[in-house]
Amino acid sequence: MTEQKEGEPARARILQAAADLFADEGYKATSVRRICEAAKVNVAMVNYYFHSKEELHLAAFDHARELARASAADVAAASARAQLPPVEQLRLAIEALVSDMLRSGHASLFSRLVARELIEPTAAIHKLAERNVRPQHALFTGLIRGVVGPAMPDDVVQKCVFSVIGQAVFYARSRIVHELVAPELTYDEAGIASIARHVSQFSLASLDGLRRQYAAQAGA
Amino acid sequence: MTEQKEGEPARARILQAAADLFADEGYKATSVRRICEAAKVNVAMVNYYFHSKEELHLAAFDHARELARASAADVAAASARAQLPPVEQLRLAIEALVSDMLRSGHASLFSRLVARELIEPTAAIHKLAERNVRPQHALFTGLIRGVVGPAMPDDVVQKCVFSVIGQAVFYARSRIVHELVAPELTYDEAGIASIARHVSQFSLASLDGLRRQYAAQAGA
DNA sequence: TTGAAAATTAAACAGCTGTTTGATACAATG
DNA sequence: CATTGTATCAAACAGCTGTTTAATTTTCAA
Repeated sequence: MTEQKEGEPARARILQAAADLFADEGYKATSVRRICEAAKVNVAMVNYYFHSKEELHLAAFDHARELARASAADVAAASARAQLPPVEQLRLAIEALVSDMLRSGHASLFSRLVARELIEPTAAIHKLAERNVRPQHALFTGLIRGVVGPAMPDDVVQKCVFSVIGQAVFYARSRIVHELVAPELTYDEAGIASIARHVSQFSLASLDGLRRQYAAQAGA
Repeated sequence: MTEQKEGEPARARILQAAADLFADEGYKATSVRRICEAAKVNVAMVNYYFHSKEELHLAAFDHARELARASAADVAAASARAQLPPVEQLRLAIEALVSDMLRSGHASLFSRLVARELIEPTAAIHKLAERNVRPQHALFTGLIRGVVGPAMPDDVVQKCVFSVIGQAVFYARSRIVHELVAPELTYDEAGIASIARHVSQFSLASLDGLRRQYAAQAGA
């Protein structure tokens, strides 16, 4: 679990170890010494390269974001998505969100850091909110509006966005409890796909029903 | 925010301050000294009465559970519920769950402690899982099964339970983010009621749609 | 090869953590 | 009154926290 490399330069190893540990254990629970141990580096190096633990935290977000961008089939996928009907666009977006948050590779490090920050916010949340959470939120707001039609009030759409993201974050952050209460839920690649499919089906079924309710209500 | 009383005996003040702080800040982030400061008590008293911080944590759960039980219209409400159709029973259960987790009084202290523990588990999770989470989970499993009918497989019902609880926990634990991204969401009594109603509507709309899907699928 | 800059180190800093100690005050019981 | 057990206290414990210092090694261009 604890990373340890030698080939990369020290700064990069610190960044990687920090991002991994922040995602797995949280910001406060991860000590600078623990990070340096994993990165095989002296304790003073964190402050030498990053001035403080807090700035390292911010840098770890940037690092993880870069890892995600590097492994992204985003551009191609996004343009292909634009051709699909709204429901399918939303389905893909939800399944991507959920499986990204539940996966464990480096490509999804950023999603896991964000999931943690949403629930256990640190000083980093403000930069993160502007730069990532708000755009992500806007994306889902648009997609959901496209599915439910014009009759649903804006504040209800807002709450639906949180209902979708809330499921994703909860599944991402409550594994231990799931394993205690429902051990049949696995978190291997197949289990993750199954959960992602469920969240999209659950959410789309809801939005379809709500669309009908508001349309009927508007027609009356 | 920080509690301070003089009338009650020391042990009770510690218990109350600890439960409040654990719910608001988390177990690890709350220091014994901070608790004693709030309870107006010497630092040594925690170990005198509770042997360790960890045992105080467990005792705080029991204390909060007792507070919840004390202010419960449960018995009367539960027997009244049994007469209602399954959908209405579930709606009431969801709205009770959500508004309890979002409220801030002492009666809902236990719900807030549980919400935190679900996402940021400590050593207390194991006792809590057996004693509270599992029964709560079983309750919702039964209610949801009653709404979706017999055609939906058990593992899907399980996931629906988590989808409902996940929304509640997310709304309870991500206020800060909501305020940054959607400031129009308030957390006063009216706002809480509005969120609770939304979660129940969103979930019931979904379950109704899924029930239809699985029924049609079984009939084919 | 020399010299200046960058990288890395062991050691220590002050401050916080949970916990323990030993002394002191208090209550009630014999 | 004396005594016994409980309650409270200030003080200190060892261990961890993020951070800094000052000395050392490494790197690399002049």
